Amino acid sequence: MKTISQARVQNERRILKAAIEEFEQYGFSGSRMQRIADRAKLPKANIHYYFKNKTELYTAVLNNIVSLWNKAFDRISVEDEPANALRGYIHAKLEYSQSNAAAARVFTNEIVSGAPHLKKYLKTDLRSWVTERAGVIQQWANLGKIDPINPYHLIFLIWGATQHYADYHTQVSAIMGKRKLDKCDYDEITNSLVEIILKGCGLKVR
Amino acid sequence: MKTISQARVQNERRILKAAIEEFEQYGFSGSRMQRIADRAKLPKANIHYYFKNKTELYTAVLNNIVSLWNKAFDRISVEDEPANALRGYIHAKLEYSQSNAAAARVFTNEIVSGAPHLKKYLKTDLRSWVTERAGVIQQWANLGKIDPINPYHLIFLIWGATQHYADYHTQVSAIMGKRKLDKCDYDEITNSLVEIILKGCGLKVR
DNA sequence: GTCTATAGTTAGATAGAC
DNA sequence: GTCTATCTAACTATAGAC
Repeated sequence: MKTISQARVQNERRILKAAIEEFEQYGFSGSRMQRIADRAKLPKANIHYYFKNKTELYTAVLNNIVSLWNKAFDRISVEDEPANALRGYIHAKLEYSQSNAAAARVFTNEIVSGAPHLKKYLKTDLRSWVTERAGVIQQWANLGKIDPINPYHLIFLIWGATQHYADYHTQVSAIMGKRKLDKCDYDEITNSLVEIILKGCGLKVR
Repeated sequence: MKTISQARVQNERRILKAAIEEFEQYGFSGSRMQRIADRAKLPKANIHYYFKNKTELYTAVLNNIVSLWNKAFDRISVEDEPANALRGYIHAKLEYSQSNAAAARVFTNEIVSGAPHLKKYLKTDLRSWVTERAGVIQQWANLGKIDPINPYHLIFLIWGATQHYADYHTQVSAIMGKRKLDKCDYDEITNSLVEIILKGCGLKVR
């Protein structure tokens, strides 16, 4: 027998999952509450029962994505050797792009649209996060452990390169002549990116 | 005195410019013909006079972007030295991301949404283009002119890294603490990317 | 908590005067 | 080629029975 709050948690989760798919495909303004309801196999009125309106549902989805992202990357250690740290980070980012591709695309959609719902997060939490990591890379450079590159653009390079496989998955698959990329492809991608980026920073690849 | 066809050309151009801004911000389904009309400072009915419906207008915008892209990158020479060719390509791509940022974001929006209007282009024209370039990079590797990296993922790395500055402009600016990136920033970005990627392929940076 | 019915609004598109 | 008025369809959101 299900308690009421179990039903609530379960339904909210189902709605969020359906909403991610809808927002991924159509963006915020293009998404339809009716289609979200259909995807979640619930009457439209129930969506409004759990989430007051479209904006609140979208905000919940974004918060979900951001907290997922934080959980995945806040543990990146700053005391590691540069080569290990960067290799681990590229690996984790690609893993994330693969297993959370839909969420990653919702995030991109929001940023491409000018980040109307995330401006504050970008300017506060995310900015501190990057500034901190950039400081560590700068210290590595000062100690001669890595070539003197601009730490911010190294981070953006890793983000751009890894996020590309989530955002541009359709294009990448079309070019590679596959329906979708498999485990094997992602291993090849990881190796390629790790090799070029580490070597590009003056680090030994292995 | 304006001839009829001058008015036609001029209005079509104004509508396309307005449409790019609208599609950039809201995606296809989220865009509103009324807002496009407002941006172009024309009555909504006129938009429908020049473009039969929303889909036709969107398709015109995408064709515009694709032909712009082809014009900018089809001249990339295959006989160049690897270092010169890659440097030139990274440079051109970043230049494009900077001066055609809105168009680049419309394209990304379309791909992120699953490329419903561009699947055919991706599987035919773009695929051939990439296959051809990948072949050249492979030949470079066979001749020992460049380290043996996967040519496809090198191309995707360059695309991802350069496109990031158009698509994620809002996020990059927020992190850098600026309202927008200037000429100086783009020079720094070009240098950073060229250095890491060339070195990463075993090439001399200069 | 669930769901049907519907209110209220706004969208894409067009008819027809100028 | 321009523009007002308007049609039909689709949307968000809610009221109220169960």
